[in-house]
Formats: sequence, C-alpha cells, structure tokens
Amino acid sequence: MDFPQRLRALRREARFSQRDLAERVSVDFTYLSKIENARVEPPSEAVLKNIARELSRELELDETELADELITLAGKIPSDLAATLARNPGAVRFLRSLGQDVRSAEEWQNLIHDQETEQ
Amino acid sequence: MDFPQRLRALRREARFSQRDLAERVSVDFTYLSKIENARVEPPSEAVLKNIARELSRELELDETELADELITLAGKIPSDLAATLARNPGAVRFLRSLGQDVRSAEEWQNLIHDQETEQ
DNA sequence: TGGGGTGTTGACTATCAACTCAACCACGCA
DNA sequence: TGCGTGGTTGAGTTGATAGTCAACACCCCA
Repeated sequence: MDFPQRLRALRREARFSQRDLAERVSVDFTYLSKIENARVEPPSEAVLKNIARELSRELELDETELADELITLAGKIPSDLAATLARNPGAVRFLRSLGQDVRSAEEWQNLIHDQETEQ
Repeated sequence: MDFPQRLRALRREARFSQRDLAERVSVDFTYLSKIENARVEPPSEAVLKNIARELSRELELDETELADELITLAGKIPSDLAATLARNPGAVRFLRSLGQDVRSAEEWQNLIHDQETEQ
C-alpha cells in the first residue's frame, strides 16, 4: 500500500471528511485531495505528524508508531533519526556495513532482537 | 572540526586555491569562499561528491570514505543510505531500537563487528 | 429543484536551497 | 606602482517544495 492509499484508508476508517481532517491538521482540504490522488508529493513531516496525531487519536493507535509509518511510507526519514545519523559518522558506517536493502522485515527484526539480548 | 574548517584544511593540504578547486568541481569560486567561512550552508551532495573526488585524487585518500566524511560533516545523510532507509521500514525501527545517539565511535565499531562475525 | 456535504482540479504563490555575478580588498614582488 | 594571485562580500537568480484559493462537479434527500 502506497502513501496516498494508506492515508485515504485511515481517514475513512476514522470517518473524517477531507475537510474535517484538513481543518484539524491546519492545511487546505484541497491539498489533502491532491495528496490522496497522488497529484502532489506527500506533505511535509510536520503535516504528517499532525495527521498521525489526529488519526491515532481517533483510531486509538500509537501516535508515534503511526507517524513513523506515514513518514517512511512518504519516502522520508524521521527528522530525529536523520539528525542522529548526521551526528554519528559511526552510524553511517554501521549502516553501510549492513549492505544493501535486501533485508526482509524478519531480518531487521532479528537485528533488533540481537541488540536487545546483547547486553 | 566542523565542515567549513575541514574543507579549508583539506583544500590547503591539496595545495588548491579556491579558484582551482571550484573550477574542478564546477561551482563558482566565491561559493567555496562562503562555504569555508560558513556564510552559507554546506553545498549539495553532488558538489560534496565532486569535492571528495578531486581532493581524494590529489591527497591519495579513498574517495568514497572522504565523500561520506564530508557528507556527514555537512549534516546530511548519503542519499543512497537515505533511499535504503526510506525503502525499509524495518531499518527505521531498528535504528530506533538502538536508542539515542549517545554511542561512541567504539560502540558503533562493535556493532559492525557483531554483524560481521554473526553469519 | 435546490441546498448541504463531499471530492477534484487548475492556476497561482511564498519560501527556501543552492547557487552565480560583479565588485572589491590584501599581499607579494618585479 | 602596478599587476597577478588569492580571498571576501552583497545582491541577485533559479528551480523545487509545499502549500492556498476559486471554481466546479457529484450525490443525497427534503
């Protein structure tokens, strides 16, 4: 599911009209329409976070998880992570050592598990 | 050492004038001056890569390593890594599982080592 | 049959990043 | 003293990003 589809699905699930959601996140409702129809690029991270706040509130989801989902679906990197990477040359080298992006979701999960059990 | 200082140091080490280097990387030399004096933000990744190419060539350094150094010093994320992250939601979750950026260079090195010995 | 709620579109705009251009200053030295 | 070499500055340009605004079309049902 790409970003526009996912956004529309979530919005409908929350029973918001484009006008409702747009008002809550402080953008013009016609902008939401264009986003959902992929007429324009996904919005800024700020708007994405506002969307995540409103939808998670309505659907009782975790706000930060939803924000991360929307941000990565939008093809962006959460700015706090980006800042961490930019501040840590070692992190960049580490990611390079992981090789290309052929990893499956499970492999990433394993990496997380490795980390957590390491101590 | 911040980006402007590092750039100036490398350029001088290579015995390039601003005009020399600027010509080689296809930007105006006055732009390099502003960069070295932090009058403007560091340049685009494309320019950074050109700079890394010319300086690594002259100083006999590894080109891609120098590019990564300059790019991260410039507060950016190498675009190929950024693309990888944007394509891998799992990677974002993994980085979050690592916690904040309090890791030292050695800790990152250990992570790399863990990976390499895992197989 | 018309008014309210919904969605779509085209044209426009504001802001910002990433530069260029013209002008200038400081120095060494012939 | 003048000119080549090197560096700095202010003002302006350009393209992309992230939106807004006015207009219109569809549907429902009263």
